[in-house]
Amino acid sequence: MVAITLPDGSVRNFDGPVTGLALATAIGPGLAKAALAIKVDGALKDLSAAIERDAAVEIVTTKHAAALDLIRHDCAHVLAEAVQELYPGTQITFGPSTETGFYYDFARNEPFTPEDFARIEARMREIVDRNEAITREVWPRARAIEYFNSKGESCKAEWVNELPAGEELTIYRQGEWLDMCLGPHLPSTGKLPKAFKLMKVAGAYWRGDQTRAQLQRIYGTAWASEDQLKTHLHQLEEAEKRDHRRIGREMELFHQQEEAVGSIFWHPKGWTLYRAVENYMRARVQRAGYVEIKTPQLLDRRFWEASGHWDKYAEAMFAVQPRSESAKEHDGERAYALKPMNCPGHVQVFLQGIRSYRDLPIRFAEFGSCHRYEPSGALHGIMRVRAFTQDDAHIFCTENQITEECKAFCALLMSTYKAFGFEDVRVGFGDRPALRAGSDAIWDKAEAALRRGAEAAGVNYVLNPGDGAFYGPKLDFHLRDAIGREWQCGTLQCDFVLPERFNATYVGEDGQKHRPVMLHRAILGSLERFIGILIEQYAGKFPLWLAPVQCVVATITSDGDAYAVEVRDQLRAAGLRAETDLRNEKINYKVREHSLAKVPLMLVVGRREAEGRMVALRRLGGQAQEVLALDDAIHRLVREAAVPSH
RNA sequence: GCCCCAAUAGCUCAGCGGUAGAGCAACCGCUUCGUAAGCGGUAGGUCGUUGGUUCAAAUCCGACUUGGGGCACCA
Repeated sequence: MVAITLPDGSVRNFDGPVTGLALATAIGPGLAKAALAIKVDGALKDLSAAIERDAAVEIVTTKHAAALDLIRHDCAHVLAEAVQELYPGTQITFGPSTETGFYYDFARNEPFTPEDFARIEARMREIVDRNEAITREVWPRARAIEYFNSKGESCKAEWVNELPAGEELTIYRQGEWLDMCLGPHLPSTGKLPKAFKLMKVAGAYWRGDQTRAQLQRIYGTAWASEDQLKTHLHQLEEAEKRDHRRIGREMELFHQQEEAVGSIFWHPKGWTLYRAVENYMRARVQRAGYVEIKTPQLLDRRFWEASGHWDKYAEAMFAVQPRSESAKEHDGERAYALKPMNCPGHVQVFLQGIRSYRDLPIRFAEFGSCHRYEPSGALHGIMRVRAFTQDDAHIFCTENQITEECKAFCALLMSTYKAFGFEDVRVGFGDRPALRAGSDAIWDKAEAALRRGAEAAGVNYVLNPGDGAFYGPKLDFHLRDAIGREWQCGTLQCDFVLPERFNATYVGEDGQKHRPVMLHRAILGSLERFIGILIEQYAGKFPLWLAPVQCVVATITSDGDAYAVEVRDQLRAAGLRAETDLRNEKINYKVREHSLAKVPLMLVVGRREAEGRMVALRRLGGQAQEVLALDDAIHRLVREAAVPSH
């Protein structure tokens, strides 16, 4: 007897093992037709899988949460079958589902181009129409290797060879075609909704390893229905509209050009935004007991040799030499490097004079401008650049102070993110990696202290085993933005290697020299990148305190010019960023233009307002206008534009 | 760095072997107008750079540069 509990709580009894399909058929023919797979005690299985014991079973249809993943994985297989039919000699390798679709990596000498997509998609639809049965087989390893080798599928054969011994090797066959795969899959290709679309082709390394062959990856998106597909494509268009590069240009925030690859030309409005962010961080950090410093941009190469960066990050460092002949005579072959990070500089400041335990913790903050030669393929708008500024700080403290410092930092970070409109923060805890510096005793202490700090600050984290830096454990902070994307920004790292390397010490209560611990921490990460994230988060519609132009005073006719200028000047005197629009244009035109420019507030002044010393206030995105006295308006706007108080 | 794609007016794009085009923006007039585009006119380009093919190249081919999408990288 096998008793099967269905999601509604009802129980069905069978005389012996029963397949998913038989179960669905027993419940109803409609369900049997719609069934794609089953979930047995939470584990997804083929519809043909036999349920041998009492279990809780769900029938997965396109409505089920697990359906999309199945559909996408099947889509990858159908893509691979179509490609191998159309392009003989192409090797299959690996093709999983992704968050919005699937991809499949192929090995083939000739490139695939987007022009091939229509042809491949058409063949995929044909395969769906063929309604090929998808069946699962268990093969002995030798047979699989022989089979794949005979087909010229060397990647697959290599993979089979490396499967852990004892692991079952399953083959999924659909029609003439087959692939080694863990499954599960739909019962036949005909069950696959035709709501898929090939999106792009890209290079990808075999096994994700740069030193191995480069494969061609074809990406697609797949959904349970045409409507869902359409919605997804629409969302992609919407995401494109908030692209920081596009908004940066439209709002005249910044530009980039060929002669300064990886750097940013900040325009007046963009720099206003930048300073609003920087000044906010400056105030927060000051209030949290940090002292701000500034360390050199250019340091002797020997300094970086001593710190270990010269060797470890050789490819990523900019080396600089003076051009003048006399300098060469004087300095010889002396070379300098632009700093790629701030920590070694901060240690130098710590090293000046004798530090007492009474001085600790010392918190050095710096808006540190760093240069790194990022690989060309990594550059991306202002998100990934070669010249950037970190909201960096290093806390020198005793081991006993780690917990308290971690706690204070986490609290500072969380409240800062909140001020910028990010409520959803994911935290990762990276503990000791296999290759590491420092004794196990110190790691025990550092990990425990960091954990206690995070917990005391009320931070929930997921453990990423072995993900810590070689010099200490770390916390990573990921923000989720308005359209659900994640950005890693903040970090907190415990370091007991650098103080050692630079021989940093403090005098303890006992009169002896002790080694301080160094906490590396950043909240925004890179200012440039964070501003890019802010632009995309708000789609350019910044909260008032960040908006580059907060208000525009617009006239109805030129009679209002003098009053408009006065209003603007009063707004400015009250600390608001205000402009006038006195152009000979209709108010409709002005409203439209400043709305598109995402100015949060418009103060319209006509004859009536001028006479009564009033303004008509209109908010971005709103229809209503509010007419109020100028003084009242200024008071209110000043209050609204205040930077977040914590 | 690697693979694919792209580069035409300030922006968005058309033109795809035979004399460089549109809309918006800009500039100049007219219009003084009450909450998302008034009207008319003018100007604007070494078609990313550089080689080649051709009687003829924005258009076809190669190289380079930059950008985009991925992969790899991200102290």
